[in-house]
Amino acid sequence: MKNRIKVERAEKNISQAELADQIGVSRQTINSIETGRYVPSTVLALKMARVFAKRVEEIFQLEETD
Amino acid sequence: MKNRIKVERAEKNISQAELADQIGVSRQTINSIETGRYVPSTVLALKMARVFAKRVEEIFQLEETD
DNA sequence: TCTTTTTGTAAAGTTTACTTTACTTTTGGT
DNA sequence: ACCAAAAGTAAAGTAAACTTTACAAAAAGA
Repeated sequence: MKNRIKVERAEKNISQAELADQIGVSRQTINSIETGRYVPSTVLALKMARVFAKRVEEIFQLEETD
Repeated sequence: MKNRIKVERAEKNISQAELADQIGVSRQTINSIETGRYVPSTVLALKMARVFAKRVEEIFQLEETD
């Protein structure tokens, strides 16, 4: 699964730590998701979408391998 | 987190087993998600959205407690 | 009513998400 | 060049997702 978290953060100009804070997870969790080290739960995906005011599908996209 | 999987299945007239098959998980996984026993991964949420041709947010909704 | 399909659950096991702590590297500002 | 903030990553532990097997209850169809 691909994600556009880095881009969305850049547009909003917030750090991984700030995003983590707004969503209620650790900074490492954000980093790990952003760098594709693991797949977040749907609750996290919905919270991110809410923070960025975008649809989940705009932030996370399936790949062939999924 | 709430979900409308049961309703979407009803509209498409497919069983839990058929949905599980289309998404590539076990029937118990679908049942457990549908009955709120656990939160699916974002990959699963995206696949369900694809099967139902709806947005993730139309199928899964955050609650206060999330 | 009888039979089949569907749904609900449970237990045990494996994998993966997520946490905390901690350290290194990179980036940006002055 | 120096300093501070941000990002990357790793290790160890806990929690939760997901699997398989299995069985019971409910719903649906004949």
